[in-house]
Amino acid sequence: MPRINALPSLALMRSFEAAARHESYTMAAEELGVTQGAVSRQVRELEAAIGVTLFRRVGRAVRLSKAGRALREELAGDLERLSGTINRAIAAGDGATLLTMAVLPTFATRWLVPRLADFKASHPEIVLDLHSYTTPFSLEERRVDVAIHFGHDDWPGAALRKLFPEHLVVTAAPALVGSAGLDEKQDVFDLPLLHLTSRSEQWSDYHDSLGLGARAVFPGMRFDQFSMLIEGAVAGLGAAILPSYLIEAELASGALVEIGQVANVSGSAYYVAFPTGQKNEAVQVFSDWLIKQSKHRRSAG
Amino acid sequence: MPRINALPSLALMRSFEAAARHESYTMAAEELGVTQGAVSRQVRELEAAIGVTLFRRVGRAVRLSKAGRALREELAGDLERLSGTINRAIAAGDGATLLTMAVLPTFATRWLVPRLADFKASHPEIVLDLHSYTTPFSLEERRVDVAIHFGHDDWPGAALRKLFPEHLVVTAAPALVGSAGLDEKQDVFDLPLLHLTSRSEQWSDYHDSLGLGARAVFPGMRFDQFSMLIEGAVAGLGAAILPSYLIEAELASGALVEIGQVANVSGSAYYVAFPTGQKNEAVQVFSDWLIKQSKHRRSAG
DNA sequence: GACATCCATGAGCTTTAGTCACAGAAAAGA
DNA sequence: TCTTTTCTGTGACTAAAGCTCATGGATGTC
Repeated sequence: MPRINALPSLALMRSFEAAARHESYTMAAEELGVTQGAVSRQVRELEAAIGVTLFRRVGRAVRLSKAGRALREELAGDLERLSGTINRAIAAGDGATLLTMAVLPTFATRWLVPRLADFKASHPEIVLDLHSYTTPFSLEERRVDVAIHFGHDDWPGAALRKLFPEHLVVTAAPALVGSAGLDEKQDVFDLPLLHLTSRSEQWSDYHDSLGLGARAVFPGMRFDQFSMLIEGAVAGLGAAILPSYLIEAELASGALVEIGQVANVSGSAYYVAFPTGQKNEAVQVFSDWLIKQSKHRRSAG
Repeated sequence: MPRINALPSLALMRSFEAAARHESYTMAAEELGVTQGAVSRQVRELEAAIGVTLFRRVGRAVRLSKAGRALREELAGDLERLSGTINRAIAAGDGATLLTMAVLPTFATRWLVPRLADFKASHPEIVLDLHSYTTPFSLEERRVDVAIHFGHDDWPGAALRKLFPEHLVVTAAPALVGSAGLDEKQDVFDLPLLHLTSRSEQWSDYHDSLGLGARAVFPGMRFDQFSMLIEGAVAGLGAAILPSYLIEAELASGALVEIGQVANVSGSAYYVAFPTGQKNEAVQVFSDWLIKQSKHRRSAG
């Protein structure tokens, strides 16, 4: 029986949060679309309500007090969470089930999203809410029903179902290597190399796999998403190691040329992950569908 | 830049949450201290705001719709979280630093709280916010700065500092065993045995340690807090295995008699735990103090 | 020293949140 | 079957909250 009594109104909290973020009532007012006076009042009212000085008035400016800073840090997260809850309810609408998922951005744009029409057709009652992520996170912390995971079967607190392994190819634009490719595979190391932030040892591993020994570091541009890496490679910025399933179209059209292959020695693969003890049955439905999709090839798209 | 626009007002969400919990506007109104009509309006307004039917009106009653149930589950947590944030800000007040900690209830009442006067005297600027827990949890999920952990150095995502190991003794009220104790240690197994929910194998381990072989199960009352177990043992409900530091007073007064000892073979101990990457400096101050306290004995209290 | 910029605040307006009183519908009980 | 009770829904109205506007005061800036 959670007694939620006497919470200050949302308007007060929103005003404070914005004011704290900008350390300026005027800018907060602008962001919120109200007058500066309104923000000034709201903040004072909140201070009165909780009996804490949130801002120090120094000169003509306002500065967050220590207590104010502590409150803002928590409050910002809480409000965002609340806002997410409401927005998800709106998105799900009547009768529908909402499935919130965390996805790897390029996996989503190039593989998942093109297939979603099929999912929607067979399960119109499930509304998806996709969030991309580039760094690891915990499933409970973010409120996510399902996540796409790349790596190994080692996510604490999560149940994993394997989708498919990854087949990596070394590629470059024909402008860099000619449409026939390189004479010798190792010549790629004379080209500029493009890197994915989260997989920094990839070139080093490839170097090693060609019997050239392991070299610790390779310079070159870094991108945190495959989509950028792909566009970079197509634009002739350098050679890139890319999963073949992401560049079917580019290989078919000749925008990229394959100049080597990388053996999947690590056994890394794509997985569907969901919190153990998940009760949302849409999770089951969706992950079944995903696995079915992963089994049959699809005309490049 | 989290745009939190057009959130329905807190009053709407509170009304909905209460109405959903009771599945009755009348009772919700009573809880919130407003009229039934107000709740009816608020819920309708929320439904209009998010475009979702939250209640089905069946007969003279209201029932949560599927969407309503989903929303309530999330919303209840969000509101509680928000309420916690505000209440902590109020508790901390001006200038003070708040330290939220999760404690084992009996550890807190018998060991920690009696020593807190000392902490408060030396660090008046740190306000403590204690929450007891009896089941494992993740530090980030609940927003806790510090936790007292019993067991091993194995809490994922947490940094641990050891406080002290636990010394377990087998005890019973003198009414059960006489003030001189038992003739033979194993005679304790003829007495009713009291259990701590979270340590179900304790009697079995003790049985084994006396060279009597491991027996899988022992019947007997179960309690989820040591404090209950202690009172149960004092009241003569049965024999109990208890940490000596919790029952110094009872042993001294003769309310409990020691009838055996348990070797700490598992190496379990008490730890201070805090999220890795913790920046709140009060955490450091508090855990230093805790460790200092754990080193010097204290007159039984 | 004049100016611009920002926060504070009194007066007044608008919207929101709630009360009151009663209507309508459906269970419960006689 | 016919009350009676117990819900929710709603029109009319009131109180309060939330804002705006206009202006004053303080403090940097050029």
